[in-house]
Amino acid sequence: MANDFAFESLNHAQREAVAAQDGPVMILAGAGTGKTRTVTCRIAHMLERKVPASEILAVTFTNKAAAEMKERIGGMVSKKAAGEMTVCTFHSLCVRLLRGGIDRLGYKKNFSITAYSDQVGIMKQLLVRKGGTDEKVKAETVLSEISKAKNKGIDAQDLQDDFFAQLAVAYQNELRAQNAVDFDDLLVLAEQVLREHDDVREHFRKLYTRVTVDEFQDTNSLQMRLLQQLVGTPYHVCVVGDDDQSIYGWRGAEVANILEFERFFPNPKIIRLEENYRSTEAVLHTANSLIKHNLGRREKILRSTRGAGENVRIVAMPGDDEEADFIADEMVGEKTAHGREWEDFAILFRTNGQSRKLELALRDRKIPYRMVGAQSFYDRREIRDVLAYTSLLVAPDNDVPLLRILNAPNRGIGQSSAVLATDWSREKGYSVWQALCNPFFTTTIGPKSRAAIEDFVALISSAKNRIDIAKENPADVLGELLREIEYLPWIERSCKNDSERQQRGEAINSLIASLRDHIAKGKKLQSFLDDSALASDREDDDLEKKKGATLITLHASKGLEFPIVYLVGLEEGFLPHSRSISEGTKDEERRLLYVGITRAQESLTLTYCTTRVKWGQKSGCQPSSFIGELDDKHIDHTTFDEIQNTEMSGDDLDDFFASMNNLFKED
DNA sequence: CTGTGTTTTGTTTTT
DNA sequence: CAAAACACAG
Repeated sequence: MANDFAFESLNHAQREAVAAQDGPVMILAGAGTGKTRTVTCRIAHMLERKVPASEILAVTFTNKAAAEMKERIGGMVSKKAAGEMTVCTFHSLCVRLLRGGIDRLGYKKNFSITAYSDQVGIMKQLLVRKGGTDEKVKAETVLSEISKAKNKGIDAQDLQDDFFAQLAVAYQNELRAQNAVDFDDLLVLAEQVLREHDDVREHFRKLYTRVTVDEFQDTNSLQMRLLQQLVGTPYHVCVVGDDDQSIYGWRGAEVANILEFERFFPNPKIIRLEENYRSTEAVLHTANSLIKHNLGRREKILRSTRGAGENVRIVAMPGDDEEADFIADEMVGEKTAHGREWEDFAILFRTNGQSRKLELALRDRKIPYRMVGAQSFYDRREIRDVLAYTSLLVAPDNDVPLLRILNAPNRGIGQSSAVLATDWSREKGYSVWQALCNPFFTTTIGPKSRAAIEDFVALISSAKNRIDIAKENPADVLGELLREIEYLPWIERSCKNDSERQQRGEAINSLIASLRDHIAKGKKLQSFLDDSALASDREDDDLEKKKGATLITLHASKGLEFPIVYLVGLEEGFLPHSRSISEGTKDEERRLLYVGITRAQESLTLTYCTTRVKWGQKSGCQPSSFIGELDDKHIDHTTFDEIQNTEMSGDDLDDFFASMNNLFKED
C-alpha cells in the first residue's frame, strides 16, 4: 500500500521533513501549514522503510490528539501497524513506564494516580492542620507552586517560602503514605527511574528507536529531561512545534526548549513550514503584523496560498450585550444570505465566563451551538463520587476517595466522626479504612455513628468481595452498589431543574457504560482509574460530534480551524489579561491572540466593548493595546452603530425588519 | 448530623 | 450577580 499519493501532494519543505528520517529533526510548523499531514506522512514513510511499528513512539499533548494521529496513520498504512505503534501523551507514557518499574523507587506497583480535585482535598486538609495562624492561602496556590517546583526539578523542601516548603513536604508524605502519585510525579518519577537505572533506560531506548514529539512548544523542562533520557544516540528524534503558538507558559511550558533545541540535541536538521493552506492573505498579514512584536522567536513568515480575501474587521461595541447580539444576528444573516452551515462559525474568547452572554444570544435565536471545554466531564461532582467508590473497590486504604464518599450520600457519618477516624488512624499509622474496620476504634465513638460505620464497612467489603472473590463484573457490582445506597436520588435532590437531574443521571450511566466497555476489553479496574485520571479530555463523543456553531476558549481553539471566526473581548485587562500584565507575560497573551487570529479561514471579526457588566456592575473598558500593533493594510475599523445604520440599505433591510418583528413578538 | 439562610468571594488559560 | 463557603438552629 504505497502512500506515494500522499507524498506527491506535499510541498517542498514538507517533503524535506518527511525525507529527513535520521538524527535530530526540528519541524517549525506555522499555523495552518499542514503540520499533522507532514508528521503522519513522515511516520508512514518510516514504516515503509521497514522500521518495526513497535519501535515507533509519538508523544502528543492530549489524548484526543493521540487518538487522531493513530487513526490518520492507520488510514495511510495498515491499521495493524498503526495499532502496534505507541502514540500517547507524556503522562500516559510515564504511567506505562512506572507500572513496570516504580518499585525501584520504593513505591508499590499498584500505585494510584491522584486526580486534581483530590490533590486540592489533601492540601485543604493540610492547610487546616498546619495553618495555625490561618493565613489566607489557597490550596490551589500552594499546589501550583509545588507543581512549578517539580517541573523545574526543585526539591519540595527547597521552596523559597518556608510555609510552602513545609506544606510541600507534608503533601508528599501524604501521597507517599497512600502509595499515590500526582500528575507531576508521573513525570518526575519516570525521569528518575530512567536516569538512575541503566538497565531500564537501555530497555526503553531499545524499545523505542524513533521518537516524535508533537506540540513541542508546550513541553516543559521536566519533559525535556525525560525526552533526553528516553532518546539515546544517534538521536532519532523529531520534534514538531511552533514557538509562536506557545500558550502554556503558566503551566511551565518552556519556549526555550524550541528556541534552544540545538543545546539538547546537537546539529539538528531544522525545517520550516511557512506555506499556509488555511487562511486568506488578509488574515495572515494581520497575524504576522501582530506576532512581529514578540522578541526572541524563530522567525517565520506565513505565506498565504489562498489569495487576498475580505478584510479583517475590528468592531467597537457599546457593551457586552450588544456584542453578543450583534454576532448572533450576523450569524443568522450570513447563514441565510450565503448558505452557511452553523458549523462554519466559531466564537473565541479569553475566559470561560465570557461565554454566558454569547450562549444566551445564540439560544434566543435558536442557533445550535457546542461549548468546548466548560466543565470537564471528570470534574463533575457525581463523576468524582462514583470514581471514588470505584477506587475503593480496588484499594479501600486510599484515604482521599474514602473520605470523599464517607458521607455521600448522607449515612450518618458526619464531619466529627470523620475527624476522629482520621486522627486515630494517623496516630496508629493505619489508613482510615483500617480504622473504620477496627473495633478498638469503633468502640470509642457513639453507638449511632458506630452502627453507621459498621454498615458502611460491610457495604464496601461485600462489594469488593464480589469482584475479587466471586469474580463478578465490576460494572455490575458498581451499578448495584450505587442503587443500594440510593446515590442517584440523593444527587437528584440537590438539582435545581429537570435537565440537570437528567444530565447527572446520564453522566453516571455513561461512566458505568464505559467501565463495562473497559472490562469487556479484558482490562483491569486499575487501568480504568488511570485512564480517568489522565483524561483531560472534554471528551464525551456526543459532545464532540454535536452539531452547531462553536463556542470555545482561545486556549482550547489551538489546532482547530473555522471559515468564519469572531474573536470577542479585545479589551485591555481581558486580552492581555490583567494578571498577565502583573506577571510580565504579555508575550504569551500576544501569542494567544495570534493563535485566535490564525484559526480563521475566510472571515475574521475582532470585537471590543467600551463598557462591560462586571460583577453585576457596569464598568468602562479600554480597547486592547494589541489592536494598535496590527497593520491596518487589510483591516476595516467600524463600530456597532455604523454597521446598524449601513445595514438599513439593500436587501439587508428585509432581514432587519424580520428580526425587529421577532424582537417585538418575543416581548 | 442535617438543612437552611446568610455572608463572602471572585474571573485565565488545563495536561 | 452568581456560586461557594460559612454559621446556626432544629
